Amino acid sequence: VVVATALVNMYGKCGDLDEALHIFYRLPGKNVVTWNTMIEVSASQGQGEEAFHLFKEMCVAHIMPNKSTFVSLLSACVNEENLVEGKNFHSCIIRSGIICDAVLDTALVTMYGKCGSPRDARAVYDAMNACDVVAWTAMMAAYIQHGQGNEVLLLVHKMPTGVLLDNVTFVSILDACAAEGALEEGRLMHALVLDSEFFSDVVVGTALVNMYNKCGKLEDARSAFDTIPKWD
RNA sequence: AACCGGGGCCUG
Repeated sequence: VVVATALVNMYGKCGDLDEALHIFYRLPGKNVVTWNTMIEVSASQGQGEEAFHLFKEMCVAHIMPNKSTFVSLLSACVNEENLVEGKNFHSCIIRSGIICDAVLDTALVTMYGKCGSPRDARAVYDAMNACDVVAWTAMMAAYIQHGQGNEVLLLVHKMPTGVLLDNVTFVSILDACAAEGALEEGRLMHALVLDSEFFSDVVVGTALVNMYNKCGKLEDARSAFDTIPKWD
């Protein structure tokens, strides 16, 4: 079963879903990891409906889904922009008694954000026990997608304590600052960038240049541009 | 021992 599951994963990730399904359906004794793998590769290949269908079959087979199962299903909801299924899986999670961790909660935040319900995303986010940089970034991304730049800037001042910002977070916030013309928060981020290991990151640097340009600070944009070494 | 979460530009 372990080897067959690895095969399903390999064929699925390589884009041959038919071969993955062929092995999957002929395999006796499938366990929860086997089902998760098939669901995940279906979702990652853009076959969300297949993933939803597999989940129903999984339930019929009395295999109990776990956190990984739902993370994959939620990403399928994101691809399909299917809020109805997303809410359905959310209630499945609650009913199943699974204790959410940061990974699952972040998948929920992302799903609600991408499926058009930043309000629900925020409710999940606020209820999180262990909020980390990734969840925080996902929450801001939800607001950014819906043009709620003000909410992003409010969140910037409520960053989780004791965490280091990463390059993904810097770019997200700087883009929001650019869209909002929020020079104050932009300069704050610039200071944090200079203190971080990303001070010479080309992607972060691009976001800084863009932010200063959108804020009308062309000289600052130019000096940020000139600060980045090995510009290509 | 096999499966799982966030961003800009480009490929679009």
